Amino acid sequence: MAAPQKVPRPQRPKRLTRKEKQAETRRRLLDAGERVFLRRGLQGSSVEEIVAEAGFTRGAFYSNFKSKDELFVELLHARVYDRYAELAKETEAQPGTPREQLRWGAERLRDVQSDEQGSWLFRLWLECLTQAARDEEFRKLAATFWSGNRALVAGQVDATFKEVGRKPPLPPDQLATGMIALDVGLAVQHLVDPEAVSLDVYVPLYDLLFGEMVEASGG
Amino acid sequence: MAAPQKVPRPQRPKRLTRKEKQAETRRRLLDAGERVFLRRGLQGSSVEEIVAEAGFTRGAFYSNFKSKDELFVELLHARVYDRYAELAKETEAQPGTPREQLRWGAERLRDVQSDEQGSWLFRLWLECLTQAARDEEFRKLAATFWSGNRALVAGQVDATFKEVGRKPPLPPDQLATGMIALDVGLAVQHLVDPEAVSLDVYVPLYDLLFGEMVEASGG
DNA sequence: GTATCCACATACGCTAGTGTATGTGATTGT
DNA sequence: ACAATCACATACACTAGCGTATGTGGATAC
Repeated sequence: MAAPQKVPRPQRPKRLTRKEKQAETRRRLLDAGERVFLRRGLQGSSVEEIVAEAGFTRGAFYSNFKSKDELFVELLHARVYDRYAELAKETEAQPGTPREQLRWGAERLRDVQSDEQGSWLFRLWLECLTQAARDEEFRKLAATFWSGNRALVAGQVDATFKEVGRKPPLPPDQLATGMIALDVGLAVQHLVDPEAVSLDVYVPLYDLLFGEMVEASGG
Repeated sequence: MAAPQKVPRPQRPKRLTRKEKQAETRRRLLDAGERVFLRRGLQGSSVEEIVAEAGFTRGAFYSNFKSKDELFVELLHARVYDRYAELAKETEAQPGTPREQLRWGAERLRDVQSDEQGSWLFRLWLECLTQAARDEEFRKLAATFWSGNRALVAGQVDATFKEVGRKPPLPPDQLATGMIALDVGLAVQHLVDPEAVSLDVYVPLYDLLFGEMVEASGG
């Protein structure tokens, strides 16, 4: 008889190991949280409703998170924060003239808003922003996020103008602020009135407002 | 004896007439509502806290408003809605070249954000927008507000280009959408991180992005 | 195979808040 | 002066939700 070797990680765990199961629970809670937050808002959501949505009871929640806010913040990082950051870097790596890059970026910003059923991503972000108006913690969270993106975009702007051999008409970080502002402003207007503000305006507006200043050299 | 004339509105009411007193109560409730909404958010505020802040009990509230939302909506109309609309019209009436008008408007938009202690006006509006993401009623409210302003601005844009004798590079309502977007986007970035995004960016950004296209004719 | 562990469920005591029904005292009309 | 009125206060019955303390059954360790 071969000695039964101790297998610390059995190849076929009957079902799920303890850690796997808990990870799954976390995931289900986060998913449920997202759905509940979207329909009730951050403040309007109760731990009760989130766990019910996920098919658990309160015990499951409190052994995975300290508070509703903590779950929300984690959600924000996993689904919003990361995605925008990734997008900013992708745009940087995009080939083509500066104006083509810009156009590509504008298309991606537009696409993010049309995700599946009505831009859950931006709506979570909006929840965060509103909370930021009152809560230092959330304000820092949002500030950090935008600082990062602003610096990234400003860097690209700066590089672009150097490439084209021209001086930016405004400091790069101000231009970056403007570009972010346009994104947020269009997203929120579209959210409120999709008929009146189509997502199609993203590309022409970015191109007109920011594209011309890096064009060959005067039309 | 002269017949004592019925004086429906006595010149010296001892203190306050019934209606005046109730109007005063409404005002105090609205003021209190504003303060409470700003520190707790719309959903986070309770009728209880609002009436306490105003120095009443719940009876006063329910004999003046049907619900918390109703109070909020009235507040929004009185303090946000009206003010922005007024501002849009003022800008239209402003003398000077189109670019000067634009600059003047940008300065006003900037000033609104710096009101006294930290832009309570925009913060109320932000509350409304977040609610709009989930609530049809608020969505309509916000949509109506912006539709009005967009139409107004688009009208000005259209007139301006006719005046300058040039064709707008994009439909006027799209330009208007962009102008509104810039306002919202700057306001929210400033709210979240006043250090990184100064209100000073309003004027140069509006001027650069929207001013040049109506300038004399190419630099 | 038995003891341990721990992720989640259950039970508990508690608070804040709701909307309504009713009370009350000062204003009002006659 | 008297009765009616009504703006606001008070009292009530009720619910949702909180966080903790404790129970439990199926993994896990030895």
